Amino acid sequence: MARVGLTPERLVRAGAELADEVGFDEVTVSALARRFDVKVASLYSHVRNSHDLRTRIALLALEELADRGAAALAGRAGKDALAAMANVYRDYAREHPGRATAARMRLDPETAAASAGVRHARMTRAILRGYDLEEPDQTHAVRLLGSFFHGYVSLELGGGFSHSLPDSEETWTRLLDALDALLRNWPAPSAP
Amino acid sequence: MARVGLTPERLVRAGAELADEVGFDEVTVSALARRFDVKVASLYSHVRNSHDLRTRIALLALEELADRGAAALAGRAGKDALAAMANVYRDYAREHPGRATAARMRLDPETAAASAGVRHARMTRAILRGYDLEEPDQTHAVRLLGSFFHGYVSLELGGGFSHSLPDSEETWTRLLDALDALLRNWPAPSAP
DNA sequence: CTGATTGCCTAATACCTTTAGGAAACTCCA
DNA sequence: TGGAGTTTCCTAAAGGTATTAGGCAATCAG
Repeated sequence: MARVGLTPERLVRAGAELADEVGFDEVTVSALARRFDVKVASLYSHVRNSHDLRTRIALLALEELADRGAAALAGRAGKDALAAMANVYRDYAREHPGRATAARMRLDPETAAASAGVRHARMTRAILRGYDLEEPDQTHAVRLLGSFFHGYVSLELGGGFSHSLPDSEETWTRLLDALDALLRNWPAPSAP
Repeated sequence: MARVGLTPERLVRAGAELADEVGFDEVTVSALARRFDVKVASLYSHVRNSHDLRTRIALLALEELADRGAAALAGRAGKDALAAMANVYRDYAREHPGRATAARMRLDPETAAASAGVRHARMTRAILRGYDLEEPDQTHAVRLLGSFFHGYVSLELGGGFSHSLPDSEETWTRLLDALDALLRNWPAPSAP
């Protein structure tokens, strides 16, 4: 009955790797147990249940993403910062598709509030300091960027842009140009 | 052994309703069988398997969405058309959250090519005729709008905007203003 | 009315999830 | 160093979902 040395951390890390290999949807307690060559029930001492496992993988991904974002943002401002952050999201999704999917998992409000998601929001606001936006426009812009990054990465990962021209690379740089331009020339509300 | 009158269409329609009630992830062959008060195996004459069922629900949602879009776009142009289409997506997601999630399901390329997804792309291009965009910028813009709608609806449905001010309604109208302004003043590529 | 077809059923297999309780492997202190 | 206590992993078991094979009854065509 040799002990393998399971810990929640090791399980979550292995679960994240599994997600990148076979897709987040295929991450299952059973598959994880197989990976450690251990019986399924053994995992339940370290992880509450399947949902808990998946949530923890999501939290890990959000942390990693926030760390990369913080590093990328250091010393940058304006469009430089915008592009750096955007590329962090996109590159992470390409390197770690399973984790990236996990990061988009819906979290219940308390979990979300305690997650690295709040760092993400802070970083986005930091980027927007390079543009001239008062509240509530700054919040609108945060939501715009969040929606766009989320959506673009989802669609690209799902293959939405892969079988048509121009290639996704070009669209990406041009859309960052466009968002930068929009943030610099944020429009006043239209007449109601 | 009374016959219930199952057909693929009825199953898919009931599956869509089930998705709206309990979430697309909870749509399962078993749950659907329960809903018809029929044994699980009976569904397999009408639907290939679970994945097939879910795919068909996604296709139904894409159709419905395209129909609504076509109706909303009739007789509109420019920002009017943009806002109409955008609201179709958002309203549909609020009325039919399960279907809307289904519509964002990843489809394999052949299925996607045969789906109403192509109508969506055509409609988006039709909207962009109200703006002055040449290729490849038009394609970039299609992808921008697709990403934004997809992302915003996901985040809003996931409760991302619900516990903070300003409320999502205001952000939505302001972001449509912003996208309209961006499309009218599409920037030239930045210096490489 | 009868023969063919179709529709739903029983039965069986194979996963995955989760809980309860047991035994071996560590830990740590006397 | 030698237990006592805790921790870690295991066996066992129950319940849910997915899927296939094969059967009988309801329906339909002629």
